[in-house]
Amino acid sequence: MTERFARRIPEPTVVRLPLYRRVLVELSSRAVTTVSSAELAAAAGVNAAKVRKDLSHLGTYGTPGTGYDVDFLLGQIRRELGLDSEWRVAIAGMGNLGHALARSQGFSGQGFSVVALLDVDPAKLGEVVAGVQVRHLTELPEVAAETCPSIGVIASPPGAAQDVCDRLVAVGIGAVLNFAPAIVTVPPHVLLRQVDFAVELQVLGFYLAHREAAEPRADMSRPAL
Amino acid sequence: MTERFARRIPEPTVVRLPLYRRVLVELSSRAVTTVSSAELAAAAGVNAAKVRKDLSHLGTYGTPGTGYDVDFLLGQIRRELGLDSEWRVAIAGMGNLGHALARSQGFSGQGFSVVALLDVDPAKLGEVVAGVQVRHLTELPEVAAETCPSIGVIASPPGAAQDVCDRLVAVGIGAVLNFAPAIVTVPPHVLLRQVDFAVELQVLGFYLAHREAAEPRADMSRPAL
DNA sequence: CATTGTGAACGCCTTCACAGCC
DNA sequence: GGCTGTGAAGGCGTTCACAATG
Repeated sequence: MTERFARRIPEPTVVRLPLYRRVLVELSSRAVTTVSSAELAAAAGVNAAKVRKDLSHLGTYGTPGTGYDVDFLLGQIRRELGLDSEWRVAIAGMGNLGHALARSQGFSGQGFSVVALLDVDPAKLGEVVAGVQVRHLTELPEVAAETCPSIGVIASPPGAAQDVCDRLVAVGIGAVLNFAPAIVTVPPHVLLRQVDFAVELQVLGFYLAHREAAEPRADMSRPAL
Repeated sequence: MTERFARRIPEPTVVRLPLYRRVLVELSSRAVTTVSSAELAAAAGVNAAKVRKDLSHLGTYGTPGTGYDVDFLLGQIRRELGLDSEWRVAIAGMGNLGHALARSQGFSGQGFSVVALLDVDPAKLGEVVAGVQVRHLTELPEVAAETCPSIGVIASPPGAAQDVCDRLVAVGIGAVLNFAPAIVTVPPHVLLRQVDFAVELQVLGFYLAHREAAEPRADMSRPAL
């Protein structure tokens, strides 16, 4: 029980915390005060043992015989996820995906705020989306100096992804979320996460093609979610 | 070596196959005829041992001392992913995200084709995106009868996600890809995969908040991708 | 008495390391 | 000599099952 070092939380657990958080927000809004691991598990689509083990990584917040206090647990998860501070997000690439992300409620509020939008298409420059004006990608140094984003989102065409990524890294971004169907690389100190629609579709294609051969479990959500 | 039963391929391997495929397509277009596991690994952002183990699940396709034949391997992966047949995709929800998906090259060609677009907004009905007309969600039974989609994509607001999902399942869809930030459930015989932007962002927030405490590896791509 | 927290068992993927082959 | 394929070892998350607890 050496708690001297910050307890490491397994990545699969980290990925499930936002799910629990969403369920708890919903419960809280319905004025539910208590949840058991079984209820939380059902709502989040996982099993109860996993919920308990996951939450035990955060601390001892449950009450035997009763369950977890919804609001208290919500606060702990929010704190653990670093959602007390507001992370500033810059989105590069304002095609349909960029627009969708900029307007997504997950990107504004809830601990995140979109502070910069970039593109290279003259037709899009100046447009205001979600209260933020689209600026030219080459102006990124100035835009970054003004808005200090800590997370950069790549929503550009695949061919431009690495260039966009390099520019984001150059202005000191700490984390990159890449939606372009291309593998981008970052220096070791920069966090990177990739989301690839085409991959998801191909994974479904694989299991569809093989489904009668050897029935996989129906729910194979989140290899990374 | 009982090969009587279709060799099961681990899900993490299935998720990486589309990555290898993308690299091979690129190599093939540059007329490269051979790759070693080390080269493929570098381009896909994984390590060489993993590449070899992954590919060994498909068969014995490499040549010691030389590597893998690019075009042959590409064909094998394509076949394994079920991309010989064209999977028909229906997209429900034609907001910015739906548009982005409909136009995405990953959703047209490459073994997939968008055959149906659904929405409930009168302003969007009739619009043609990527050569397909947007129809009302309530017409799904007729649309499905005409186009026989086997994959349904949910790009609707979260509140409508389960209803949309139920409608897709009701018309016999075999797999669902959910982009709405909501947990949807499907019958056991239907495949389900979830992609959640908000979760990805929150995971980055977690590691940003903890990064100096206990440096995680920089590349934490694809928990589920 | 319902429910948590957690050691222990389990299963599975990853990584290693090297024999075998071109 | 270079590189693949793969048993074996290792690491890690999941699941089990139950003692502890309000």
